[in-house]
Amino acid sequence: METVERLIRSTQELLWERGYVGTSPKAIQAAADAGQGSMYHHFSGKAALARAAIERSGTELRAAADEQLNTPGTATDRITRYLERDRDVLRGCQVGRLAADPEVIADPELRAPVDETLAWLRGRLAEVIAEGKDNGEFAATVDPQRLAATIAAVLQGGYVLARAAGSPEPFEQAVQGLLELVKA
Amino acid sequence: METVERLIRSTQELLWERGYVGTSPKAIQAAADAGQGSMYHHFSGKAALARAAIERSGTELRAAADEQLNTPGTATDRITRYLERDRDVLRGCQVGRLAADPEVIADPELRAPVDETLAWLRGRLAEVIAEGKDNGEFAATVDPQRLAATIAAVLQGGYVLARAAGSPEPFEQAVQGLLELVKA
DNA sequence: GTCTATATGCAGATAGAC
DNA sequence: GTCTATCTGCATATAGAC
Repeated sequence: METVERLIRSTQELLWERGYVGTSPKAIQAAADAGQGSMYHHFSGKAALARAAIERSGTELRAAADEQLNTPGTATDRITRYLERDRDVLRGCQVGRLAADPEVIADPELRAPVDETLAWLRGRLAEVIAEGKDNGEFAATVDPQRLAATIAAVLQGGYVLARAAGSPEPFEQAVQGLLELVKA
Repeated sequence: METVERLIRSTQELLWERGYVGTSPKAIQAAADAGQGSMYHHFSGKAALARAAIERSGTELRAAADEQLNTPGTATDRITRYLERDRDVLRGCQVGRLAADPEVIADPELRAPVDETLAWLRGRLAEVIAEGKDNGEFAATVDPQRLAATIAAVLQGGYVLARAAGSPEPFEQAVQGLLELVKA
């Protein structure tokens, strides 16, 4: 694999695990098996490399969500598939995780790809919900935007509860609790 | 205020904003207006001080939740009051925030108070939901543990979405979306 | 493109004086 | 209890050789 690619992927991994504040250029270089000079040749610094890595993670998140949301079946089926898909729960969400990082939130260049990715997710879920409403799956009173935010929040919050507990169980409970409400 | 107290409160603030990885002893000392020697006289190091600060934050979270959950009214009323209470949404949850920190999660001494606090919250919500079931407010099929996890996840995830968006709006949408489901 | 040298300051303490 | 001195190593680069 090429150096730039190794740098981006290593940065993605480190940001996922340790956040921006907890990730050093030195750690990135070691993980990517790249020298100091090499890293600074390809990127102006830690922030520029992080930006590239976060954008990549956003692209990956969208593709992964579409894998379940763009399937045949009712809206409820597709949302259920999305919620119940295999996840490494204790790792959390590689994009949502960055919302906890003060330097990501403070830097518009770093926050933008996080914002855009999660906004896209809510929008995509809202589209699926709206389709379900059109088919009479959901009550006419259901607000797609709100329900989409609730679904995305259950996932992001489920990760928080699971990591705190050291077990995927609270994540799974939260998802099943949501599905019981949605299907009731 | 006494030195120990200032150290604990300053550490709470810094952990809330920057996490454990992003908080240095030096920053704590500056915020607490305490010297190096003073801090190391009262605490064996950063981890011990963080432990005390996280326990304090856990106590505060419980008290704040009970303020709404231990009120008169139906279970739904009390949960609604809890969900809708005034929050500094963009700051997030001082306890849940730590679930993102790799060193908190890796150290049993630091993870324990985070785990216990969020487990307590889920348990307390489950009690309220069980009371609501007994009064016929919720369907007999509702599982209190699961619904409690869903509610806690919506809050924690709502913070994530709001911080990413730079606006409280997704948090509020997620909460209202949940309440619409619960009250339907 | 990649490497090594160099630089300032912070991280996270320990030691001993006052 | 608090202060200052001291220590090792990392953070985050920049400069210039190869």
